[in-house]
Parts: sequence; structure tokens; C-alpha cells
Amino acid sequence: MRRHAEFDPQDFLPYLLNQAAETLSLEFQRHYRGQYGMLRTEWRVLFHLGCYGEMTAKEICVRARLHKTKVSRAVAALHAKRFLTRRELERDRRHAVLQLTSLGQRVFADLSRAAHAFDSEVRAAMTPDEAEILHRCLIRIAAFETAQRTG
Amino acid sequence: MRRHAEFDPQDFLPYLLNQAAETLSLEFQRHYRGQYGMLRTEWRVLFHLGCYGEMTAKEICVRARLHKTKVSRAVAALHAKRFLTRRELERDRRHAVLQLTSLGQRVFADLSRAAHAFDSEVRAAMTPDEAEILHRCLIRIAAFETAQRTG
DNA sequence: AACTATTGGTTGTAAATGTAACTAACAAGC
DNA sequence: GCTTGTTAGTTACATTTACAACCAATAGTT
Repeated sequence: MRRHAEFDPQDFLPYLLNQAAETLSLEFQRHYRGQYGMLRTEWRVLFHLGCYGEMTAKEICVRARLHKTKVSRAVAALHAKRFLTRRELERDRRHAVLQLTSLGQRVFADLSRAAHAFDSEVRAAMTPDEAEILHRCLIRIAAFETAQRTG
Repeated sequence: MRRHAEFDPQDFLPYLLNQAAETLSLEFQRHYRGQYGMLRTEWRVLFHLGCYGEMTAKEICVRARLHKTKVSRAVAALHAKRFLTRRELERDRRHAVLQLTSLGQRVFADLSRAAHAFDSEVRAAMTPDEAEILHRCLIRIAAFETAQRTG
């Protein structure tokens, strides 16, 4: 083994980052998937609507950095579940403002609590200093290049 | 805006981690996808074979934390591209040892170089101390829970 | 040897995603 | 008013992935 080991995958930051992210995603899935039959994109959309209040699909695309087709389908699914309502603007009927229903808000509150708990659990694996540095680094990395996937 | 902002998505570690990971993945894709028409899983498998030398599909599953069906298909694709060979063990014909061809090794060398460069580019966005802490935290997070997706 | 369990790996099928093409509403220029 | 361009959002289709069932080889039990 390790014959050609020019470098260890574990030392390759993009790779490691992916492993870590996937680990957490898979773990948190069971909350929104198991309890509410939601998909990852649906959870993200709900999350944004819950955190920021009503907004249009386009705004969600930009904020959550999701492609508009993904958002479109997630919104349709959440609508079918009666988690949100869509209200067309009269001044520009292309826009539809999305808003959580009270059911949607209850679901958000529940998942939000779970998310908080999960976040704390992750943070417990490190010191406050480490957590802060991690946060800082991730913000920087996430800002690397954002152009083409917000269309 | 920010009416119900009980917490900002940006402060939620799993979420931020995902954003960062996705940003880097998408960016690095163009190397293996554009140049060699490879998929993400194919790149990962090639990467592991290149770093550690020959091994069986099962070993790749464990090391790379990929499901066996993903590995199976990636191996088939890499085989079709003549990037690797499979050699059955006589003592147990269920196992097949996988090994990069010289073509596969050249591709690995090229992508490995690109990966190194990319890694440096990411690291350039932080101090060595930060990079080390980031690395440490990610290792810990990646180890959180690994059971069910290595089968 | 026959019977069951386990393991490495593949294949079939349904669900999810990406990409491009599309519709509808608006805006600007003529 | 008509043409052209842009924007918000949807739909269609092809690619990718997930999950379960499957096959073949081996190991263990009797």
C-alpha cells in the first residue's frame, strides 16, 4: 500500500471538506426526511423562508445559491404539502411571493430546533476558538466563486 | 427581511460546510470533467487508486466511503476508458484487484497536479494556523458517524 | 456432500438532478 | 402598436444516483 502516495486524500482540502459535509448532511437528513418526507432542497427552501420571512423564488435562488429549476420543484413540493403559499404581485405578475403557512412554520420551528441541537453537537467536537476559525474559513471558501449557479 | 431570523443560515455549520464543499467541488469538476469526461465518483476512485496503488473495489468503498454500486459503476467506466485493469484473485475469485494502466497513471498524475495547485489556491485564502485548525476540525467532523454508507 | 449465511460485486428500476428549451410578463426602442 | 430583449418561473428529457434484488464464490455447520 501507499506505493504512489504523492499525497494523502485526507490532506487534500476539497476532498476532506466534501467528506465532512456529506457526513453531516446524511446525518441531518433523517430529521426532515424521516419526519416530513422532505428532500434536501425542500428543507433548504423552507429553511430560508423560515429564517428570512417571505420572499420570491428568485431571492431564494440567490441567497441559497440554488438553481432556479431546483427551487421551482422544491417550492411545488412544499406547496403540495401545504407548507407555503404563493401570492402573485399585481405590479409584476411574474413574481410570486412565497410565505410559510402556519403548518409550514410549525415544521420550520421543529426542524430549526433540531438544527440548533445538531449544530451544537458538531461544535461540541471543538473549542470555541476552533469553531470560530472554522466558520471564518468556510465563509471565505464559500465565497470563492459564485457566478454560474445562481442563474 | 430577517423578520423571523432566529438564526442565520450562515451560522449553521452543516449548512455552511455544504456551501463551501459544493463551491470547491463545482470548481474542480472542470478539470476531470472537461479534460477527461469523468464523473465525480470516477475521479474519486482514480484518485484513490493513484494515491494508494492497487486495491479491490471493496477497499475503495471503505476508504473513500462510497457505496458499492457507485464504485462498481465508476470502475466499469474507468475500465471502458482503459484507465484501469481488473485482475481476479485465484484464491478467491470474488475479489478483483484494480490497478491503473499507464494511461490511467498519466491521467492521475495530471489531475493530481491540478489538485495540488487547487489545494494551494484554497490554502492561500488563510494562514497556516487557520489551515491546520480547519484540517483538524474537518477530520473530526468527517469521523462523526460512518457506519451505514460503506456497505 | 447438502444447507445456510456471508461476502464481493453487478444489474434493474425508481427517484432526483442538470441542462436546455420553453412560456408569460414586462421593458425599451422604434 | 410592433419588434427585440430580459426576467421569473416551468417543463421536458437525458444523465446520475439510490435502493433493492440479485448472482456467484466462499465459509461454516451438520
